[in-house]
Amino acid sequence: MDQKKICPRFEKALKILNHSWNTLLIYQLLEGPQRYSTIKNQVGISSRVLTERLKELEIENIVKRTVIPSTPVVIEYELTEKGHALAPVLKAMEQWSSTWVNIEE
Amino acid sequence: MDQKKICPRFEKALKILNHSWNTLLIYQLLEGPQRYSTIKNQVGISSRVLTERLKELEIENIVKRTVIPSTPVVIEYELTEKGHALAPVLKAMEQWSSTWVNIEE
DNA sequence: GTTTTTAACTTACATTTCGTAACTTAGTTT
DNA sequence: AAACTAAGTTACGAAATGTAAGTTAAAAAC
Repeated sequence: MDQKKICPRFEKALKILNHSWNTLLIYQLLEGPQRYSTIKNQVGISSRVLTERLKELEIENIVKRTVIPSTPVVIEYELTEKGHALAPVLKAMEQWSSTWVNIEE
Repeated sequence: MDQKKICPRFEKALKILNHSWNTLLIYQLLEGPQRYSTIKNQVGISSRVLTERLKELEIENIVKRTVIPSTPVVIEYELTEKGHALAPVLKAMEQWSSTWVNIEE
């Protein structure tokens, strides 16, 4: 009577993509490799949550973290191939929003 | 120095689509019009949150709510044109998940 | 050689959101 | 009158989130 016939891969994808901030972070990283502080300022996320999400996206192999041993140390984040493969999803969202979303009331 | 140059329409779209459950609910409703209890059982969401999200999606004109005056009363939910227009987004996610997401570890 | 500066985090804590389970409502059937 | 049903609603504890201050390490400034 009650079935979840939804594909487990798709469910997992939704879990990652719908976790708050993740889609916006990926969108931001589509611009190219960026440092922690840049992402933070551009996206307007708190450092507590940013660190958490970047770690999650790294574990999911969507984002790659690189340490640049300057002083002070700088960390660069960039999309992996798996991450770049999300571009069509973001493009579809952009397309939808430009056609259907309006901000006025 | 710190700019949010992200398009407000796109930001709003993300806000709606990334709100937990919403994408899954829209995915479920792509199957066709459905009653409250069907959605609840298929998706595995609590009634408290389901009611909240359906109300949100109705306000955003993504979902339409119809009262069927049977006994007991039945409510049918279906996607609007704006809601159906999200199909490409969901398809892109499905495509990505089938290529890149694996469940094993 | 002590203080300051900087990037990338951590931590503590208050606020908000979420999940669970029980309850409500209003028209039937029993 | 009591029971049943669909679609919610309510109360409340648990989990996630935002805010702001603190930490670390090395090197540049004083």
